[in-house]
Amino acid sequence: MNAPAPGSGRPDRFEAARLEKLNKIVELGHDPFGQRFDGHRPIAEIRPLCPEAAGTDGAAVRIAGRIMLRRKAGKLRFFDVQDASGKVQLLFSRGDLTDAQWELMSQFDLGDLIGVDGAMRRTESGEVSIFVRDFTILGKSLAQPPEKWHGLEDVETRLRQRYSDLIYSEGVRDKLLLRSRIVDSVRQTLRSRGFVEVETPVLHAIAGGAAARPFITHHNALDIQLFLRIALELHLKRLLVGGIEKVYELGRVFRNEGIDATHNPEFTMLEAYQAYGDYESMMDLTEAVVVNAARAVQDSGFGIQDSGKANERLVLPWGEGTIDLTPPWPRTTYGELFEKHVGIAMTDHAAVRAKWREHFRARVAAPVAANPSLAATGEDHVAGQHPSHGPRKDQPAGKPPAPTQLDPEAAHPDVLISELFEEFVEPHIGRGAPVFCTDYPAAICPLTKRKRGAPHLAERFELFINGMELANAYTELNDARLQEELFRTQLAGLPEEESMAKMDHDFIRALKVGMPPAGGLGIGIDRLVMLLTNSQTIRDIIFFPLLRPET
RNA sequence: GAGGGCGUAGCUCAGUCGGUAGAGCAACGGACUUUUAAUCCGUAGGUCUCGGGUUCGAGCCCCGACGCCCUCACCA
Repeated sequence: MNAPAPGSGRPDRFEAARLEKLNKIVELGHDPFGQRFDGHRPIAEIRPLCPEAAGTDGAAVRIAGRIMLRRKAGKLRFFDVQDASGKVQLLFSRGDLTDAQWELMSQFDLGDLIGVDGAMRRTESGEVSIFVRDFTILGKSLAQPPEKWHGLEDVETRLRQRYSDLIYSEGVRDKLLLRSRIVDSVRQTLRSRGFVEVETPVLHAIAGGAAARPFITHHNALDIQLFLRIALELHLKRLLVGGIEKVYELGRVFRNEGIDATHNPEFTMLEAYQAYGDYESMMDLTEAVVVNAARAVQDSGFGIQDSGKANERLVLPWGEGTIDLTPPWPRTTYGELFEKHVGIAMTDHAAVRAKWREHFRARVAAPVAANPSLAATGEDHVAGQHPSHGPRKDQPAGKPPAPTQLDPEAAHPDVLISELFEEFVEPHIGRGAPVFCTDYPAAICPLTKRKRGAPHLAERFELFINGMELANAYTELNDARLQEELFRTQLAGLPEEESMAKMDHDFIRALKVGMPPAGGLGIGIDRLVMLLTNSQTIRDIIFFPLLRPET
C-alpha cells in the first residue's frame, strides 16, 4: 500500500484539481457539500417509469447518487449515477440548461454526489435515462476513484478502504448486506419461537465459556484487569438460573489468535439456551434457524433460480457445486458414521487401537510436515470459529496431545476414536447437504450430560455441511458439583500462561441456586453467512476485518 | 511460527541481458448534441514500499525491514 497517508498531508495533484472545482462551485453560489435533499426516490424504483419509446418524456423524477461514469458527445454529457438501489444514466443537454447550470455541471467529477430533477426518457439507443432539468451538488469528492473498468483489485486496498470497495467493486455491498438479512432472519426465527434476546457483558473479569486466549484490557477507575469475552455461555446460563427460560444472544466475541481465511479475531456468535429442553430440541431449532436464513437468502435473489423448482428445494450455490438445505436433515449417530467410514465399530477398542496405530504410525516416525494430507485435521480446526460453547476441551485436561505424542496403549480409547473420526469421517460428511452428527463419545465431551441409558455417550450434536462444522449443541450440565470438579480437572492441566482461565466461582454459585436442565446451541454466524453466501473467505462477509494498522 | 509469492503513476498493469521508466483508464487542454469502458488530437503525471550492499551503472542482483496474499503449523 503506497497511497498517501490517510486523510492528511498535502493534496496530491488530483485533489488539487478537485479543490479548484470546489472553489468554483462556491463562486457559483453553491455549497459544495450540499444539504438535506427531500423527495428523491430510489433509482431502482424510478427506472420502470421510463417510457418504452425513445424521445418522449415520462414521469418527472428526483434522485440522488454518486457519479460513477461520464461520457461526452459534443454538447451532451452522459453520467451514470448510482445510489443504494441501482444505477441510471443522466443526460445533460447544453440546449436545455442555462449557462449557470452548465458551468456548475462542468465542475462535477467522478465520485461526486449530486441531486437531480428531470424526466424519464429513453435515448435513441434505448437506454433508460433521466433528461436533466435541474440539479445540485450534494457532496464534492476530493479523491480520485479507481480505474473504471477493473475497479479496485488490490486486496489490501479493498480491505483497508472498504468504503471504496463498497462503491466500486461489483457485488461487495450486496454480499455484505446479505449478512444483515441473514442475521435478521436468525432473530426472527428465535423470536417466533419465544426466545428473548439479551445483551450480556463483553468485559469479563474471568474469560470463560470456551478454551481460547482472550484479549486483555484494563479498567482505570477500578484498577482491575479485564478480558474481552471469548464466549457467551456462562452469562446466558446464569440467566437460565434467573428464570429466563428461552434466551439467546447474538454477540461479538474476541479470541486473541491467528488470522486467516476463516478466522477473524472478533466474530459473531449465536448462543441459545432452552430451559427444560435438551440437544434434541436444539436440533429442531438449529434446522429452523439455518433453513429460514437460507430461504431469506434465496428470496433475496441470490444464488440459483431454476424457475420451477426454486420453491421446492432449498438449494444454494457453493463453490463449483451446490448445497441442498431442504429439510428435514438426516440425524446420524457418531457411532454409525464412524463405523461406516472407518470400517470398524467404535466400541471395539482393540480394533480402534490397531487402526489408529496402522494409520498414525507413519506420522509418529516422520515429521508431520512430511505428510501434508494429515495436516488439516482436528475438529476444532475444521470448526473454525464455531463457538466451542462451553469450557470444554476435547481432552479432559490441558492441550490435546498431538497425535504424534499419543501413546495408543495409554490413551483413552475415545481420544483415538476422535482422531480417527476427524481423519476418516469429517471430510466426508455433509457433502452437499447438512448432516447432524449426534451422541459423541463421552470422554471427549466432559462437560456434557451423559446420554440416558448409555453413559459412554454424551448428548451432543454437531452440524456438518461440506465437512465444515456449523453448529455445536449439548444437553447442558446443570450439576454444580460436577461442573466444579470438571473445572478443576481442566485447570490442572493448563500451563501458567493460560491460567487466566480461572475458576468461575460465581458461575458455580449460580448453578447451586439451580439451573433447569436445558439444551444449549452455538452457531458461528460468520460461518453461516459464508456458507449461505458462497464465500470462501471470512473477509468477504465482514465489513472491516482486522488488519495490521498502516504505518 | 515456517516456507513461498507479491509491492512500479490516483487506479489496472507491462518493464527483455543490469544501461537510468512504459501503456490503458483517470486528470488537464481541444473536437464532437444520443453516448454505453464513447471516440479522436494534444499535455502533464514516478522517493519503482523502505533502508543498506554489489556494480562504472540497480525497478531488475544480494542482505535487512515493513505490508499484503497463499500453503503449512498453532489456536476455537
